[in-house]
Amino acid sequence: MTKQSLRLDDFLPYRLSFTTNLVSETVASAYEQAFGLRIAEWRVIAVVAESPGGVTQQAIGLKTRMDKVTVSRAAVSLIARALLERRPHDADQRSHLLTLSAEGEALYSAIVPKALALERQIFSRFSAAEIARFDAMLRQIDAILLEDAAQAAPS
Amino acid sequence: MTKQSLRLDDFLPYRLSFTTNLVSETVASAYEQAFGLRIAEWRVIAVVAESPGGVTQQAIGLKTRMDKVTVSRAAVSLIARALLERRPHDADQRSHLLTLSAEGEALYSAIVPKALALERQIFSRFSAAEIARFDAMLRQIDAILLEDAAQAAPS
DNA sequence: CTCCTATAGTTTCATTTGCAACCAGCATAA
DNA sequence: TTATGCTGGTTGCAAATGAAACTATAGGAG
Repeated sequence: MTKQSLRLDDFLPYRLSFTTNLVSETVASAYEQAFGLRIAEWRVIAVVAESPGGVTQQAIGLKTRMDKVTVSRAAVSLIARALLERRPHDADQRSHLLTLSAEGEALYSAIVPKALALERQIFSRFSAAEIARFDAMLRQIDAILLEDAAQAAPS
Repeated sequence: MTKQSLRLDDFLPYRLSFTTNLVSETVASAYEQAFGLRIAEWRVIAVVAESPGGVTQQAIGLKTRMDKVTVSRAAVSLIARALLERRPHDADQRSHLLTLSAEGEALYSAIVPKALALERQIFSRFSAAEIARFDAMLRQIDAILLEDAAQAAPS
C-alpha cells in the first residue's frame, strides 16, 4: 500500500482560499482607497441599495452570513458618515429599517461602475460561458454545505 | 441612460468570498475537532511534509502567502507539541530547517485521508472534468492578480 | 393583564491578526 | 577588519473579530 500524500497546492479548499484571499485583498484595497469603505460596509450598502423598502440588520446578516456584530458596526459607521439612515420599523420597535441617504445613493452610484470594472479586470481572460460555469459551481458548493449544515442541526 | 446596478449576489468577488468562507469554516472546524490544528498549522505541516530536506519558514510563507508572523506562530506551536523539529541551517544561522518529527509524520498520515475525504464530500457532485476546469480557473485568476501585482511594483 | 421565552441590536471582553519595530546573523565594500 | 545595508525570524502593539452577556421589545400561554 502506497503512502497517501497530498500536495497542498492541489487541495481544493486551499486553492479556493488562496485565490479568494488574493481577490479580496485587491478588492478591499480598491474600496478602501477610492471610497474609504471596508468590505463589510460596502456589502451593507449594496444590500440596502438592493432593498427598496429598507432592510433590517438581521436580514443583512442572514443574506451575507456576516456576523450581526459586524453588520451592527458597519451600520453605525455608515450612519455616522450620513450614508445610511435608520427609520423606525413600525411592526417591531427593536428593529430599524436601513435605507440609503441621498449621499449614500450617490456613493453607491459611484461605486457600482468601479466594482464592475474591477470584476471585469480580474475575470477578463474568461468567456461568459466559463464565468457562468464557475459561478454555478460556487453556488452548488454553497448548496451542498448549507444543506449539510441544516442536516447537522435540524431545528 | 439606465441606472447601473449590481446585485451583490451576482458579484463574483463576493460569491467567491462567500463560498470560500463556507468551505473554510467547514474545513477549519474539522481539523480543529479531529486534530486540534488551526488552518495555518495544518498548512505548515503539509508544506513541511512535502519538503523532504526540510524548509525554512520564509519558504513556507512565500509558497502559501501567509504572513511570516503567522508562519512563525504556527511553527512555535507545532514545535511545542513536538510535531515539528528545527534543525540548524548550515548555510545561514538566522534560519532553521523545519522537518516533521515522527509524531508529526504520524499525524500527517492520519490527516491526509480525512482531508481527502472532506474534499471529496464537498465536491462530490462534480465530475473530474468540472473540478479540473474549476481548479484551472482559480490558477488563472491567481496568475492574473500576481502578474498585476508584479507590474504595479516592478522591483 | 402577567409571566415566560425568544429575538434585534449593542456592548464587553478575550482572542486573533498583521504591520512595524526589532534583533541577530549575513554579505558587500571599502 | 569594520561600517553599511539586507534578510530570517520574533516580539510588541494596535486594530479587527466574534462569542457571550446585556438591554429592550415582542409574542405567546395561562
